[in-house]
Amino acid sequence: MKIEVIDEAWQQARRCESCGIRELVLFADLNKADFDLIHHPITELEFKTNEYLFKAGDQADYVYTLRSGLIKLVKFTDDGRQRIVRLLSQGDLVGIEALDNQPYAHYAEVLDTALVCRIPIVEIESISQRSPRLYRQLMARWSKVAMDADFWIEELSSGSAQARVVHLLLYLASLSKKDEFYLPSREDMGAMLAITTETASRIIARLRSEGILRVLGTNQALADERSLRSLVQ
Amino acid sequence: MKIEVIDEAWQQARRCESCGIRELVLFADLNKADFDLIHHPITELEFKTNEYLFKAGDQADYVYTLRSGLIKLVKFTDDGRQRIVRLLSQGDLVGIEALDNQPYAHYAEVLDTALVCRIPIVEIESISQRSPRLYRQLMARWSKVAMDADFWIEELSSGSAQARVVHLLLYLASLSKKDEFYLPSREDMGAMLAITTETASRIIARLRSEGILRVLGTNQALADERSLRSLVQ
DNA sequence: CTTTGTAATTGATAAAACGCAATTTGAAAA
DNA sequence: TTTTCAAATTGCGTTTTATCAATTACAAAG
Repeated sequence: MKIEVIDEAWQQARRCESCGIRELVLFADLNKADFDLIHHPITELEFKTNEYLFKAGDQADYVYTLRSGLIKLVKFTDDGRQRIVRLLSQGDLVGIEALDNQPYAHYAEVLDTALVCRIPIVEIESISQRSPRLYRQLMARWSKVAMDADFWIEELSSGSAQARVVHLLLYLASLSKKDEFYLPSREDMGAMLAITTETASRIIARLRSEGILRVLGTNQALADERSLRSLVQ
Repeated sequence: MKIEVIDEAWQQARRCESCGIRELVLFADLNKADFDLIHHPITELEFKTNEYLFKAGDQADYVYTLRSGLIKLVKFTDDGRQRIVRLLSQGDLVGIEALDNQPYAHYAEVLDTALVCRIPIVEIESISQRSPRLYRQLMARWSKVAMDADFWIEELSSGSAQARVVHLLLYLASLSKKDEFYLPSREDMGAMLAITTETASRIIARLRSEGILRVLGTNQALADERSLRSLVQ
C-alpha cells in the first residue's frame, strides 16, 4: 500500500519531469521529495473547441494547468448577455479560485483545443506548506491573474472601439508562437471589449481593407503588428 | 538579543491580538507561535487624502493591510490619461504584488484617510511556510483581488454610462458602514468607468435632480439604493 | 468677508457607437 | 457539387457619448 503510493508519486514525478513545458507549469520546480507528497493522480485531459471545463458555481475540486490552447472565462449578466473577463493561454491556471475553496467563478469555455493537467486542490495546500518552490509558483500565478486583469481593464476596456480591437489583436498575436494567431468571432470580440458585434465587425473589415489584417481559415489571422501599433501609437 | 526578539514578537502578537479589525486582517488567525516568527516590526501608519503609498515601479518591500479609509490604484496610459483599476477598502491588502517579488504595479493614492499596517514581505514568506492559517489568508486575499477585478470589468466597464455610474454608487455605498458614502470627483469617476468627466457630471446631476442622490459635504453623498438598483434592474 | 482658483455644471455640436434590417460569405452537411 | 445555415458584413437612421467652450459653485486662503 505505502509502496504503491510512493511508486505512484515517482511515476508522477517522472511524468511531470518530462513535461514539455515543465518550466511554465505550476509544478515547475518541484523536486522528488515534493512529488512524494502527491497522493491523488494528476490527469492529462484534452478539451476541444466549444467544450467547457466548468460552469460558474460548480464545486471546485481541481485546478487545471493549461499546457496548450486558449480558454475564455465568461460571466453572464442578469440580462443574459455575456462578458468575457479573461483569456487563458499556455501556462495559466484555469479555475485558480479553487485554491481559496471557492466554487468556480466563471464559465470556462475552450476557444482553441486545450490540453490541460487536472490537479486535485487537496494536493496543493499540503505541498505548498512544505515547498517554498510551490509557494512561490502560487504567488506568481495569482500575481499574473492580477496583471492580466489590469491589462483587460486598461487596454481592452478603455478608449475607442478601434483602440480596443487593436489592443486585442496585438494581445492575441503575442500569445501565439506562430505568425498567425487566434481571431475570435465578432460576437466574442464584442463580449471581450464591451462593444457590439457589428462594431467589432466593422473595425475588422476596415483593418482588412487597409491590408493591416489578413483573415486566414477559421479563427486564424495574420497582422502587420507595426501598423497595428501605430494605430494606438 | 534572542530574548529581545522574542519579547518583540510577543509585543507584536499582543498588539495584533487587540486589533479592532482582527478578523479582517491578513494575520487574522495567527497564534502566538506564528507571531514568534516575526522579526521585523509591523508599523501602523496613517496616510492622508491625496498622499500616496507608492508609485508604479517602486521596489516593493512591504504589503499594507488597510485598516480604514479608501485607496485608488491608478495606471497611467501612454498619453498621460489615468485609469483607476481598483478601489481598496477595509481589510484589503495594498501592494499585494509584493508577495510575488514584483515592483508595485500601480500608483496607490489615498482618497479617504487611510490607516494601514505596514508588513515587511520577508515575514510573510517564512510564516506562510509554517502556518496553514496564513496560507489560507493569502489565498483569500488573492482570490478577492480576482473577484474585485471581475466586478470592475463586468459592472464598471460594461454597459451604458449611466449603468456604470449607478453600479459605482451602489458599490461605494456597500463599502461604507454609514448611510453616507464616499462620492469621488467627477474626474475620478471618469477614470474608473472609462467615460468623460462631463458625462459623469451630467449623470450625477440627473440623479440629484431626480432625488435619488443627495450630495453632502466634500466627497460624501446619500443615495436611495432601491431607486438606484431599479435603474439597472 | 472677500478673493481666488479648482471642480462641477451646462449648452451646443460633432463624432462614435448602437440597433435593426438586409445581404453576403463561407464552411459543413447532404 | 449543391444545399443549408450560422456568422459576418454592410447600410442607414437613431441614440449615446465625446468634445469644446462658457458659466457657475464652492471651499480654502488671505
